Amino acid sequence: MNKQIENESNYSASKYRTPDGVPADIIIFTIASEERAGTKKSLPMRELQVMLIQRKRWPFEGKWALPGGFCDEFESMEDCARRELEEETGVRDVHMEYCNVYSAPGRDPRGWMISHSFVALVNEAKLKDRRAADDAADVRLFPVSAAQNMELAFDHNQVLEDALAHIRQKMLTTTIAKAFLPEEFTVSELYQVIQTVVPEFADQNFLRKITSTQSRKGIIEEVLGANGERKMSNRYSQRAAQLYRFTGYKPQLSLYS
Amino acid sequence: MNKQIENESNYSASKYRTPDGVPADIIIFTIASEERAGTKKSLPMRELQVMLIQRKRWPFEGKWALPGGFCDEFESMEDCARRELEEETGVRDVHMEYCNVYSAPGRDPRGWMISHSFVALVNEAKLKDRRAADDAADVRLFPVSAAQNMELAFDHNQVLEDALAHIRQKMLTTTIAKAFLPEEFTVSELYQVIQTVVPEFADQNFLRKITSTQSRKGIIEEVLGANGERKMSNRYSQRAAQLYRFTGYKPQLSLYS
DNA sequence: GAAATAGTGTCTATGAGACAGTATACG
DNA sequence: CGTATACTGTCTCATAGACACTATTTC
Repeated sequence: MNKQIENESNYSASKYRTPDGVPADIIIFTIASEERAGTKKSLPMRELQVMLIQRKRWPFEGKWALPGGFCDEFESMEDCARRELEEETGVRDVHMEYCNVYSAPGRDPRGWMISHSFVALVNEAKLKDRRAADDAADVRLFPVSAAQNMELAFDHNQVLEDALAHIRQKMLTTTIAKAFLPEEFTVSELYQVIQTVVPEFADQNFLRKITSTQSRKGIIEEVLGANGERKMSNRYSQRAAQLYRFTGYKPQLSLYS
Repeated sequence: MNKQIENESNYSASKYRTPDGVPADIIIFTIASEERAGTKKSLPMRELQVMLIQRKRWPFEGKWALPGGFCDEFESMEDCARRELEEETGVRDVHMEYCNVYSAPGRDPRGWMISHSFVALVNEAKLKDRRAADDAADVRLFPVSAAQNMELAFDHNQVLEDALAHIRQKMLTTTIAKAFLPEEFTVSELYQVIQTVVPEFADQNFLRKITSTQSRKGIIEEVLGANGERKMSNRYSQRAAQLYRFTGYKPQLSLYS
């Protein structure tokens, strides 16, 4: 295709070598929970998983890769990523954020490709229907630890590492845990989600700190029932636990104060 | 130019409409300090400034814009940004970080352009020589507050706002203040730098906190002279102040613990 | 001695960290 | 009655936040 750009001067972008494509790649994370065998009421095992697709074409035919696709002229990179995300998972209204750009020369054998990575955090509940519908062999969720040890297409191993570092940092400094939780959740669930993403995270007094310390009070709030009584859940425990929800309040972290 | 990509299949990127360019735009911040008139030894006035260039060509001829330029096939976006940065300012080895991508359709009248913004933090000392050399009328530092009120080319007002938000956040959560400071600095200088970037920042006990609280101890350290005595400076004060340097240690901030 | 910056003393309320103890309900 | 989760009590030490106070040097 020969590009002609009409404009008011003699400028023409077609004088220059231009990129062969600007793809978006999406790192779709979800947390899979599995009931522990034996006990009924107990906290589930949780595992961070990432969605990969198996390539059917050159290049990297047969290899697993992050889902993605090319941006077209009439959409933004973000639109493109959301479109791809919906095609791959069937879900909308999902937490997605821009992560990084990959532009090293030679990173894509098809030509000069500037790839943009987006991280999507999808609640497993939203993914369930879809998973049943087409359990295609070429689209699968892998435990992140497994994906890290696979040889992925392109520079996708690096993209995955960067994305992981990105969400680990965000998990601790923002309230993105919300994306992996139901609207109403218990403190243990929140704790588990954080630990699933950031395994090093540990805090004996977590419950007390998140609910009772002044500086953090306001991040989550107790859910109340119709009559003003506190709403509880005993999904995971004999003793019912208080349900909480995020408030939207986000304290500003600082090194210096 | 008609693109032909040789490869082992019948894939050809040239079948698709491709972008007309992938520019990098650089938001070059510096902190200008000015001695206060009258008093000799006193803390200078500091002001956050941003570098703009005046466009000579369509589009937006005559308007001020962020410096930037097109990426070529044999460099990464980061390389491109560093190249442009050096062309514009003559400096290397500067703190620069990737900020965001701008891809809204129609954002550039020349065609389909996916722009990548980089934030550079340049110490005014490094900029001084250059500024004297060519004080070109079409490249200037503006106070950020002035730039915000100008009508910049393209979507550069938005790019600037995003970059500002980016460095404000980073200023409080990382040690990028380092980029605006000499190797050895006083606590007051550090405090001033933070305040210049984040005007809301205020902390009566700053000195004590940064030097004496366990959780933060290790971010900066006292500079010692040859004989192990503490190195002081009285550049800004009658009473000499302890000099500090950054250690490289970066505590991990967390909402939850 | 006034001015300007640097730094310390001290008090109170809050929070971190650790560990033991109690509460609830199911099987 | 054991077990798994959900909390609460309590102790110690560190920190935040506020405000007054002292220290050093120059003009």
